[in-house]
Amino acid sequence: MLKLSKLTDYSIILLSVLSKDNTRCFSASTLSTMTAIPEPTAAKVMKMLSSGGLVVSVRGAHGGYRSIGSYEETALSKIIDIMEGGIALTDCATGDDHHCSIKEKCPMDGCWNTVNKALYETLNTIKLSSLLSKAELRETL
Amino acid sequence: MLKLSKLTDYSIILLSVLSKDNTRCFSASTLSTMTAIPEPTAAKVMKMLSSGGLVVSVRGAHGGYRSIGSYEETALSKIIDIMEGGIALTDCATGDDHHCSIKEKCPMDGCWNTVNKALYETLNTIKLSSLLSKAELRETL
DNA sequence: TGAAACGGTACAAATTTAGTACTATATAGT
DNA sequence: ACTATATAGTACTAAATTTGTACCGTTTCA
Repeated sequence: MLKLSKLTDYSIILLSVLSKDNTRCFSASTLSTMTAIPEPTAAKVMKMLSSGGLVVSVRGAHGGYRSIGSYEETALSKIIDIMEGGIALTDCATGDDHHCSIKEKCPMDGCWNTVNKALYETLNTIKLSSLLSKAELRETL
Repeated sequence: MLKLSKLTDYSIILLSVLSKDNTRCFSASTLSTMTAIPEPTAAKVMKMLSSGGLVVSVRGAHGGYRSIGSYEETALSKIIDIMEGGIALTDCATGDDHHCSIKEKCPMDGCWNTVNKALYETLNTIKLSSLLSKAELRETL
């Protein structure tokens, strides 16, 4: 179906919450309550976003996650990288196709990379901020 | 990982075989031998391509599958449609999100459609023939 | 020092995808 | 007409992936 994982979807929702107040620290459980995403799952997503550098984490009591500020420069491809480990339309495109059963006869060897690149560039032109702003718009309806 | 299903990958490989001789009819078992794709799977893929109109099927003895001719006008998005049922980055984007657990609070409602469209358009600009020609190039190496 | 909160890892459940099997129907050639 | 070949359709099984959960360790504030 060429779709994103749910976790990626969640990540955008969670980021949109953080974006409402760039200075505030939201704990995982708070975020869970606000978004209706189950707590352990929300925590998992935030961990990933944190290690990807899209949010700041604050440990200890009164800690949580904070927006890094603006997402004007953050492309959608960045999120795909963090949450899904990048784009690779076919297994071969990842480079670790050593176990591909039809490797010897496969006529496609490497051809998908062009497509990969094209999709990547498309996702590069879309900034996270534009998705988030739409999200906020909706909420005021 | 934002990747295609293997069946989609196979479909391109199989089409590249058909493209070598537009007039010849290839049976599923022949295609299986030529590509090293297991026969039942190859048959499945060809059925899908056939019902999608990307190949002509000939039933009965000496039957098989034949290329429809040129794929200059066939966009990659067409194959995605046939093999994966389209692009829908999130469940919500499909329209059948009636069972989405966080529907009430989801701030994203519909926002992914923009991204869907952008990716679709990218895939529209890439023609199947360009992938196939690269495939043939490889084989002569 | 204790409660709150993140970090990492590992595990269990659910879903999706891939692969197979079987029956029915159609066609070519004898 | 009969038989062999080959697709069409459907249903089912198995494998892989994704989701969701749990646990333990570390950090920090009060």
